[in-house]
Amino acid sequence: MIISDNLKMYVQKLRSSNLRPTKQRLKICQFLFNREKTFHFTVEILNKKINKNRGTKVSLATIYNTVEAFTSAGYLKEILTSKNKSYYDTNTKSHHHFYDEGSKELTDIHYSQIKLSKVPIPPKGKKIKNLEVVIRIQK
Amino acid sequence: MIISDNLKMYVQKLRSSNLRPTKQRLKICQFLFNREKTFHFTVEILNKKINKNRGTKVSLATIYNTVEAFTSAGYLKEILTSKNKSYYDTNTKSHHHFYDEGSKELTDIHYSQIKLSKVPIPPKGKKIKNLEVVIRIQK
DNA sequence: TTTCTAGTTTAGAATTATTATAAACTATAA
DNA sequence: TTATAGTTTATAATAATTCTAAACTAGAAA
Repeated sequence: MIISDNLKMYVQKLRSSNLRPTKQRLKICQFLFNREKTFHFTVEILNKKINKNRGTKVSLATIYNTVEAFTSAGYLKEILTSKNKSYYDTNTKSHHHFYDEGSKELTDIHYSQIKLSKVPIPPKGKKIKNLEVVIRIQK
Repeated sequence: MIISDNLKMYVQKLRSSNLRPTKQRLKICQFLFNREKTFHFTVEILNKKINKNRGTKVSLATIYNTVEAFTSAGYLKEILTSKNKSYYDTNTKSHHHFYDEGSKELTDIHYSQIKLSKVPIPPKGKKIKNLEVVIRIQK
């Protein structure tokens, strides 16, 4: 069940992403944003989890569209990887990742855990939008 | 024409990647390593450039296999992106990138241009293999 | 409330990148 | 020179994503 306060929040997120609140999109919101902690996911995972149990079914196309809209609205962040699959993060704050080459898992690194003492000047006419560090780890 | 000194270097790279030197692989080497400057590429680009003009034709499968072997041997580096396509770099030294969100182009940042004053401790039992910074830029 | 329309959902087709397959070919050691 | 393990290739298979167009619906206007 969607509790009323969250519903408002979901509708606000959808509207500001230029999406009408529909039951499919609200179900996606519920799965993505009704949480204590942020998490990482792929569209494949989202599709499985959302359509696993009874209730509104949501098509793959709708999941792709909604995730894409949330990403460009800034409610989701795409994660940089070397895999041919898109990874997303519900943590949109500036932060970094460990990437385990063995298990292929991503773990968050809090922003404060990394400090840069020197950053290059961007090319002329360009501004820095964001800076991400990926630390590849292995056994 | 492959000049003799480079040929030796290519054969060495191939052998140490567990690949026999064949004319197809040598043609790939020539394109990748017969250069002043390092560069970024995708398999698609490699395929086009290599098969554009006369001479030995190389199949897509061979290109994929060779690039994969060079990558695990450490002669090429896979680049982290948010695209569903693999990007490679002939610069295998530790370095960083600007990623232009407009033009979707990658530019190298020399290692010395970024300095970290604080780096997190990796999870237990894991070692840091490498650390990459991607700076997203826009107009 | 009803109606209208622009926006939405969906199944399935199309596209794109990559990996697998298996038959014909070749480097190279003996 | 020959045998064979490795290689190449066209093509098929797979996987992720995007496209399409017909059926459906939110919500503004009457």
